[in-house]
Amino acid sequence: MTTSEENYLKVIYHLSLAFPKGVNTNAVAGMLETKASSVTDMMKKLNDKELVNYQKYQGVTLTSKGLHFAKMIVRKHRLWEVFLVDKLGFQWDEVHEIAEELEHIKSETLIQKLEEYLGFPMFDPHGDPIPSAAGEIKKINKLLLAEAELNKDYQCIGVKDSSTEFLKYLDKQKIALGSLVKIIDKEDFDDTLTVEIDGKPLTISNKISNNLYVQ
Amino acid sequence: MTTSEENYLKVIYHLSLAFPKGVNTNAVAGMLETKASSVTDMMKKLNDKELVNYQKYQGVTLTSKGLHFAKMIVRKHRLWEVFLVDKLGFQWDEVHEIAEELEHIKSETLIQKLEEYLGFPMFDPHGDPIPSAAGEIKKINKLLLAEAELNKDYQCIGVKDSSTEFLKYLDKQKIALGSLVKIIDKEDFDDTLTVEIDGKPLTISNKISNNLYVQ
DNA sequence: AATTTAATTTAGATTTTACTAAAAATTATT
DNA sequence: AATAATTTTTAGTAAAATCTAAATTAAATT
Repeated sequence: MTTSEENYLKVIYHLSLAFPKGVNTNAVAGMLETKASSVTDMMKKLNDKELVNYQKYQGVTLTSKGLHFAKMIVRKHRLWEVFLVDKLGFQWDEVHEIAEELEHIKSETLIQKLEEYLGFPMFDPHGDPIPSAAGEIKKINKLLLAEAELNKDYQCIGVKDSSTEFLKYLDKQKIALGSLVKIIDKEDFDDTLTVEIDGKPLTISNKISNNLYVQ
Repeated sequence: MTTSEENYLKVIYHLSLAFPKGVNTNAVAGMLETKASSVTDMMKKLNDKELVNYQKYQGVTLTSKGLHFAKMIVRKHRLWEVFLVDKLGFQWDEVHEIAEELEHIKSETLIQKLEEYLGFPMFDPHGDPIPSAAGEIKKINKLLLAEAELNKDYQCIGVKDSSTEFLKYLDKQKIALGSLVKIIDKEDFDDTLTVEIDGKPLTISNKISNNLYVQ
């Protein structure tokens, strides 16, 4: 399997979570920063390889084979992210691009040994679950801070948006995975929240609360 | 720079050590398991990019720019090999292929942090020197066991042939980097050596003694 | 329901890398 | 030095991935 094919599978996998009935050509093109016509070409190829179900104009879904490969790519990506942060000391906003390359290294043994070396982590530095070698993904109850209740104790467990900008904002506000959060007040007009993060008060916009997962 | 370009530079670098006046098209083709005509094409391209000096029928040498890039690829390859052996527990005969992929990962910062994490190693698991970020390569006095003197104490410091077969032979005979060697006797007819490895007697062929570096 | 708009696909071209087969240049041999 | 053998290059082709522009299909709007 080529790097390009792997990238298509990965993107279809991620989009499938939001659009399980079928992923649009344009959506794939947007994620890969390529053109719709290129996507069509690749869908034919992946269909012939029985990695996706594709019919003209009908969108695309992963076959069970394609789903498994996609999960293995996500698994590799997230394990490498753990390595980069836990072992090499990268910040959580610096690892995505490097992991985009590392995820295409082929050796199975490498990933097994890496996973063991990292102590079989369940989540990556952004709180996303790491698929097992068999493709199992730990499901956890998470909700967006925007949908959490007032005056109840929560813990930050992940981010929805993992852009550098958002992650750096969280760093600045000393919000990390594991931080304790309690909503003190909610402004009805614009959903701005007054929260306590590890005991300290903070005002955060709706855009923030909609990108932070708590439990 | 593409992976293919990097592989050509690396091969030219390695061949240059034996043929400093210019590397043959066929030699490059042999190392890369490609055809001479493909090499010619790439040489034109690398020449245009000022990474090699290439003139028809004249062989090829690296420019200072090309030499630097080549050293950086070798540096990455060898650092990753150290990682695979020291941290992930691979055997020294298992790491070459994986490092062939890892050496093409782009991030400068990654290599800096990896080097630091590994404790700034000077040599890879086969005893080959790791170029510094500036391209400096530690020169050491090494000689082939085949050329060593009788009844003198030496230490294994590297291998010339790092094929799986040879490395597995060394493992079987409990010969590792650091092992102490003394030549007890030399058979004039076929250059077979009787040696002591870490105190234990062993008979080794000329083929072995010509692939083991000592100091 | 017809028409406009948007999404998707097709057709044809481009880039990169590498191939085969033939031609040209170099090196080795008589 | 002429010829043979080898090496290298050229010319033309191929596969993978992408693109542009045009054509087609589907969806949205009047």
